[in-house]
Amino acid sequence: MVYPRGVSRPSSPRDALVADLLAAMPRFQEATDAVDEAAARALGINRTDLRCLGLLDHGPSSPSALAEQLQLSRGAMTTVLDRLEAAGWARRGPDPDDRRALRIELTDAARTRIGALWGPIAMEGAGLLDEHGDAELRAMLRFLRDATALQLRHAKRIADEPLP
Amino acid sequence: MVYPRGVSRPSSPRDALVADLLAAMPRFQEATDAVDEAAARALGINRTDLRCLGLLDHGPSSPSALAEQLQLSRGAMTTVLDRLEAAGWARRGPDPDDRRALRIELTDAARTRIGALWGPIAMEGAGLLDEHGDAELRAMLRFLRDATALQLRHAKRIADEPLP
DNA sequence: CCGATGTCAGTGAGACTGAAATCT
DNA sequence: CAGATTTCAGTCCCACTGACATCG
Repeated sequence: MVYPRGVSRPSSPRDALVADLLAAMPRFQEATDAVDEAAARALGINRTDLRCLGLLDHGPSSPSALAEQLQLSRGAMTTVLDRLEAAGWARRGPDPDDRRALRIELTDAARTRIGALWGPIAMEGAGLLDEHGDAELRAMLRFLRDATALQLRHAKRIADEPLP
Repeated sequence: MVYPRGVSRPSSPRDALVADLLAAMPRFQEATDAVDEAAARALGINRTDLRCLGLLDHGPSSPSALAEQLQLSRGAMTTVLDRLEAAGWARRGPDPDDRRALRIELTDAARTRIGALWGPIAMEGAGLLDEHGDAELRAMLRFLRDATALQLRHAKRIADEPLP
């Protein structure tokens, strides 16, 4: 992300607070990225494969559905699943309702490993939220949702822009 | 990122609020990612090159410094700069203090284009923050920083874990 | 001479496209 | 037979490694 400068110089305490917040957000994203990078290394897989595991952690799926969610072609999806299956993190099984399709699911080993990696983070993260009152959490939620909508709207604006 | 399920079922209103917040954070990250993806397409470059533009937007730099910040090899950095220079978004210039080194900077065209892409987002984003009081912003800042430290600590824990 | 900076050549991983096989 | 799902073969983009020239 490109962070425009000079939108508001921190001339007041309020502006300084806003500036700190704007600086803290990319740091947070980098920290999230660092966890993912470390986890991918620990599992011996690449980031795309890790994102696939993240989706499968919500429940079994099909190669087509996974490819769409990961923004991958079906050909690329096949190789992702080849790698995950060879490493023992995912399993291809028959779809009970459609004999053309497959049912992809995590192995027990993957579930155990994922729990060991992210479980402690989730536990401590819940502790951090406990330090805040309901009103503060609601404020965070409102801002997050508003900012999400804002960015999606502008992503569409940029995507619809004619290329120069 | 993999989001562990079942850490706490939303049995109370408080738990539901926490669950909403935990769900909103990855959505926000996806939205940020969508903006970056759209911007990269609009500029006709890849995501790595875009991150390089983001760094250069803070001011001129050198290939070595950029490579370190982007976690790239110097060889890869050369090709990134080749692409950005060919596209007219960045310029190689001599470093006035060191004749081995280069001074990389954005072109005026890049500055204009970046302003047109991110300027409106920054303006509206500032408006969103204006809707919140200082206490709320401080609460967000504290949570962001605590959560960042938490993730960096666990990233290190995972990285230091012996590989099975 | 040693260390640092940037570039070039060759290699490998990963994603894409398009054709083929299987099944509804 | 038309359409959907998955796989395979070939190609391309991008990052890495290692060697080299230049300079402090």
